[in-house]
Amino acid sequence: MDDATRKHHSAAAGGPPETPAGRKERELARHRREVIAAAEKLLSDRPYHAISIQDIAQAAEFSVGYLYKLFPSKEDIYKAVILHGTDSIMAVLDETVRACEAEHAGFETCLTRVVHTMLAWMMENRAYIQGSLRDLEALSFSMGMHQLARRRYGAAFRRLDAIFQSALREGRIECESVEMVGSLLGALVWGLVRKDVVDGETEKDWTRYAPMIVRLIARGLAPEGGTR
Amino acid sequence: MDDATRKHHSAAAGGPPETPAGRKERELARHRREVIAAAEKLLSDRPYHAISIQDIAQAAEFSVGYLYKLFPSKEDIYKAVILHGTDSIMAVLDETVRACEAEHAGFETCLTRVVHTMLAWMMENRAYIQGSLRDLEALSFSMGMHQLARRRYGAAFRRLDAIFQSALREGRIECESVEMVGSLLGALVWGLVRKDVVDGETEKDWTRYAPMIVRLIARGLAPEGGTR
Amino acid sequence: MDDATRKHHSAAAGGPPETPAGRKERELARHRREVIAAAEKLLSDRPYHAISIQDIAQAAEFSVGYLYKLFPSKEDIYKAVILHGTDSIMAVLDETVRACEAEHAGFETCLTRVVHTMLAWMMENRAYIQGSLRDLEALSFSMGMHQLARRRYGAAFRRLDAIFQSALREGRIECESVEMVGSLLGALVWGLVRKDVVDGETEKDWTRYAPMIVRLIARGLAPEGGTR
Amino acid sequence: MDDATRKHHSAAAGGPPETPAGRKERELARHRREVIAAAEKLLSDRPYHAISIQDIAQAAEFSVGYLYKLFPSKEDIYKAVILHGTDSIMAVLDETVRACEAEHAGFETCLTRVVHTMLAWMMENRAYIQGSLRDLEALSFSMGMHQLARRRYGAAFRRLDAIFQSALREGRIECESVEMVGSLLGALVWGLVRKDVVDGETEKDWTRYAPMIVRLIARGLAPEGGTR
DNA sequence: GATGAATGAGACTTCATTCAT
DNA sequence: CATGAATGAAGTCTCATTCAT
Repeated sequence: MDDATRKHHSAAAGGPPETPAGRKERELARHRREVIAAAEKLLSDRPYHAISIQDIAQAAEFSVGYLYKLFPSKEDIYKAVILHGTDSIMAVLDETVRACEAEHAGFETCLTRVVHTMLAWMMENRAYIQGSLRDLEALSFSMGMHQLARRRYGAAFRRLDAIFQSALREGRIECESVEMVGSLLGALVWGLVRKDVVDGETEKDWTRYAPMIVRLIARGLAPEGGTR
Repeated sequence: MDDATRKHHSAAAGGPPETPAGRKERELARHRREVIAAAEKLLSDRPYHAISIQDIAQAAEFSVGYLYKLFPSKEDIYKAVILHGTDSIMAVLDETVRACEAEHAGFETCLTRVVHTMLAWMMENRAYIQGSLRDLEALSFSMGMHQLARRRYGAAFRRLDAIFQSALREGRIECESVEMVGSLLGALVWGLVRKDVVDGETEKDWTRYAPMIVRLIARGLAPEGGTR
Repeated sequence: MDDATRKHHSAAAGGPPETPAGRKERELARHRREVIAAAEKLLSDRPYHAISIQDIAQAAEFSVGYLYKLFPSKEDIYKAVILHGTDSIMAVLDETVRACEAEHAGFETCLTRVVHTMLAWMMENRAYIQGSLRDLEALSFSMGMHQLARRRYGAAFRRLDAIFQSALREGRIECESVEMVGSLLGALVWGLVRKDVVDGETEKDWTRYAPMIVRLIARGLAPEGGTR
Repeated sequence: MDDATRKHHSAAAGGPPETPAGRKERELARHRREVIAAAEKLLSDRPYHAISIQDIAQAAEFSVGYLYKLFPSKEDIYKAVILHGTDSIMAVLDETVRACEAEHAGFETCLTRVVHTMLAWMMENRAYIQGSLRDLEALSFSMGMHQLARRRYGAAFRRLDAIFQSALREGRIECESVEMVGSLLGALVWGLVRKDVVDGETEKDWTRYAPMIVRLIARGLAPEGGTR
């Protein structure tokens, strides 16, 4: 297990509260994580349908049969890959938001830190991002995971929205809805990263996009008469 | 084989859309369009790999064998779906840009019209957009169509960039590169539409997003001290 | 038996070649010959199952539909190819045998001329021979054409056997049966040619094998104490 | 893929037959042999292209999928059938030749034993012979197996040729080349058997042909003035 | 008459899944 | 507990054959 993967894992540990009780359960959970890591890695090389259960088994160094003890189906393995990824990013995002809240940081500071956190996570998880562009997004859609995500990360999203809400209340920005601010943020972050991946620019430092994104949101949504 | 390949070429991987001369060729082209329409429609219902050639044949009301006279492979059918979509949006987009050029319209006017055109096209092609979200994007990636797109629409993109270029020169906006302006525009348009599709909001009037997108670009990229 | 079948019958499975009466019939017969020639040629390049009706149609410069007016099926085309080949060799063979008979030529002379005739024909019909090695033999077997051949060429074979018969009667050779002499002859001719084709030696002068073949038969079958 | 290819290699296109070490490997090898036997049997009933993978699977009492674990393709199954047959006959032939060498047997004795061995093997492998006549020969040709055969059995052929060579040196026979003696032998053996199979005479004792074949070679190639 | 667009049965092959060991 | 041999449904693609023009 390489460095990046381990980081990835520790990040995911802060997700939804599943603390496996027994020894067996812990073992199973560890094996599941290994399978997920292998499956994710394979996905950055070739599309979902070119990856067979046999491939995943081989990459994870388990037998095919055991994979079916760990997951009910191939689809579920990739559901788990997706959840692993989204859990991970939501965890770091939520951590950042909580820190901002605790420090009573100003709107632009919060925004900057949030955007920076997202971009940094994406850089550390290029395999996931690449796979995401290739397939995970579509799979996510097919598997109805967006609904699941809303339930699963509702609290985190609400905390993020609270930041936007107070910026709206303070008249720093104006926008038809809080959700829209989040959407714009997501659109910009994902859109810029997406372009680089599509262009094969895999070495760029995506965090450099943070100031521009913040500027677009902060000044683009600033009320007509200026912030002052 | 050579012959077959040549025939397919124009439809599947071809250059700018040609107007076929002969009667036969026109029939063939019409049938290809029918298949493309059927395939696109199916894709808004279920993912690429859940759609079989039989399904497409049935939907298009042709036999399986004939589909293979129209297209060399299943992959090529979806390549054609993608090209049909991108050709279509690029055509209307280019038309808008040319009109703006001809009228020497100002930067914000251009921007507004461009964004509006894109959103309007997306509304009129919801099936395509839905399929795109589901799979076309990933397919596009897998099939290496982004490179093709750059060649195919290079001229149109350059014309669009020229608008941003002159805005940069006039000091109305500042940005590290012209391409970045285009990327931001694309990210915002696509990101907002994407959210609605994911949320199942298929009835919304997406053109209502135009002013906000324009504002984000125009004011978000406006030079520090204002335009004056 | 419907009309179409009757028409085909004479060409595909028929008895001795008839001289078609009407203009139409003559035209059809000519077209059939053209198709046969094209099909035979294709067979020297690739195996039967890699040759499609479309290929034959293109090579013969007819439409697919018309091929089905000339022959009831693909199989029948190749039946006709086989019969064309066997008719041709049997014709020259029979001519040689008749000439020998007429001239009251001696056994070895007859043998030499017969063997020479066969080898010469094979050289002139290398495409057929190559196709034969590749597929025609197997097709012939599958289509039960050996029985047909026996009926079709019975008379010619009997004339050839008469030569061997008289050699047996004269005590020049001894053999359990006349047919065996023919079989040995066929085995040697076909076996030597076959080896060269398999070895890719397509330029050799096969008629050079004639003396050796004759010697094997004449001396190999000569009675123990010599002919005297 | 690499792994699968390697596994298949030994069975389908491999060098001299190996004795697999592990239990698994032995099982696999046994299953391959069963498939080969089933495929060979089917081929004596109907031609190659009328035999589907499903048919072979059913006859061998395996699933279709498992056949593809045993062999990479249908073609490879029949390559294996051919190699199985040729390996088998070459093995008994080589054994006979070695015995003759060891005993310093005379030319005619050697010849007789070699011919007898070939004919006896053919009687014991009628299904193979029938299939061979029907298709294997043509397949062999299409698959370029004659080249392979030359490499694979080169040593055995050289040992056989050595017998002919010494007969030539001793002046017992004269012939333009050693290979030609082998070709004549092959032509006679194969030609006579072929005739019986074509005629449907499947019950005949082919070994009865041995003396005649030997006589044709020995006396037909004997030098002009006699051996003394 | 002659064409070739259109058909659809069937071939080969893959791979998610199961279950005896 | 863990394995991987074995399964067979389903996918893509081909091509002999037909029939409206």
